[in-house]
Amino acid sequence: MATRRTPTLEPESQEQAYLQIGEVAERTGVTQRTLRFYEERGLLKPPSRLDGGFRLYSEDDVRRVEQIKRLQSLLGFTLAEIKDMVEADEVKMQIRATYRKDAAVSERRAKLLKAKEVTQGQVAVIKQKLTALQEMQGHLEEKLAQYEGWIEHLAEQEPAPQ
Amino acid sequence: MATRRTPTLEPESQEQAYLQIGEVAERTGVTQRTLRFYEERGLLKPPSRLDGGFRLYSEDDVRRVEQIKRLQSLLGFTLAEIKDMVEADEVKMQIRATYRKDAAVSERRAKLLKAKEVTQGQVAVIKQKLTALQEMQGHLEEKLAQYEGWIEHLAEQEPAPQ
DNA sequence: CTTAACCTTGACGTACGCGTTAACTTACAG
DNA sequence: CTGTAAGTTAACGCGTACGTCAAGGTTAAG
Repeated sequence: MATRRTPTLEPESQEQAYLQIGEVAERTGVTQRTLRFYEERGLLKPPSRLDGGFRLYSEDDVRRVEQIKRLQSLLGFTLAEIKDMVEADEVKMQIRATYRKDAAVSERRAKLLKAKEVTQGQVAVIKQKLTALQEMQGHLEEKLAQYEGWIEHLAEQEPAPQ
Repeated sequence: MATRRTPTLEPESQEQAYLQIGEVAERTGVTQRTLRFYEERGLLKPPSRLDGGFRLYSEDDVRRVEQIKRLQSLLGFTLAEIKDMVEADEVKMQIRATYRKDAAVSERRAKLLKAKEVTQGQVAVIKQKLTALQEMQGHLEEKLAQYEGWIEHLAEQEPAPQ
């Protein structure tokens, strides 16, 4: 028997805990196919590879997958929309990385402004959904109160239903 | 020229303002194909028809279409999920209609309890999405604050960016 | 009765988001 | 070195949510 489940490249010194695609799939609840598909569509950056070609994902990648799932299932965004959002996140990471470097001030400023703009757009979208959801919640809870009233009313009319 | 745009069966006494499919499509922003498709899938009850076979929609139907659109675009529900929700609404309507009738008390009670249950389920789903959205909003606004801080910092460092 | 606008039911096409083989390679325990 | 679990690419398939003709019937105005 040849059981292998340890994440290959298991360093004694904890440089980075790299995960193969199966582990990532298990932890995130998506299939391997989905992970490769997201990579195809540009939602996940091409991960590093083992010499043989096996994909090696970082913890950041895992977090991104979870973020994608949230955006998709909870908020109903399409993969195209999600791609825009994660690309915005990429820009942010780049800004953080190059912030102290010798880039022109105007360039850094422009990037920051763009990141801010993108984020504001995201916030706007979310706020729209929030208000719509709250409105719906209000309506539903009104109805719930009605039902409860009616049920009580029935209970009074006929106290012993069987 | 034969221009027709008035909703056929235009009664002087306002019994009901029935609309043909084109009007409904225009008012709701969905296509006629979509309306027929929703009917196929059970999201819209088969509307009444003109003698020639033309569909005649009520204002209630229009409201339902708008509800469907909200559930779909804002909350990302699938048509199957939406069907469950509108079926729950149907149950509610039926309850209202038969509430004063001579149905057995236990039956009415059961229907009310079911309606309450369904509605509670809907509220639960919405609450989940609400909290997820609020969390995301929090994260994004944190980031926004950071960006703004950085931008200010840049402005101080080099006051005249030209 | 003619005509234009509007409608009807198929039926096929399409974009998205993966699922599912198939055929093959790689990694590691024994 | 070998067997097996895990991974790889390529390609076709499928359900959802409609779009898009096609071919024809209906309505109302002139």
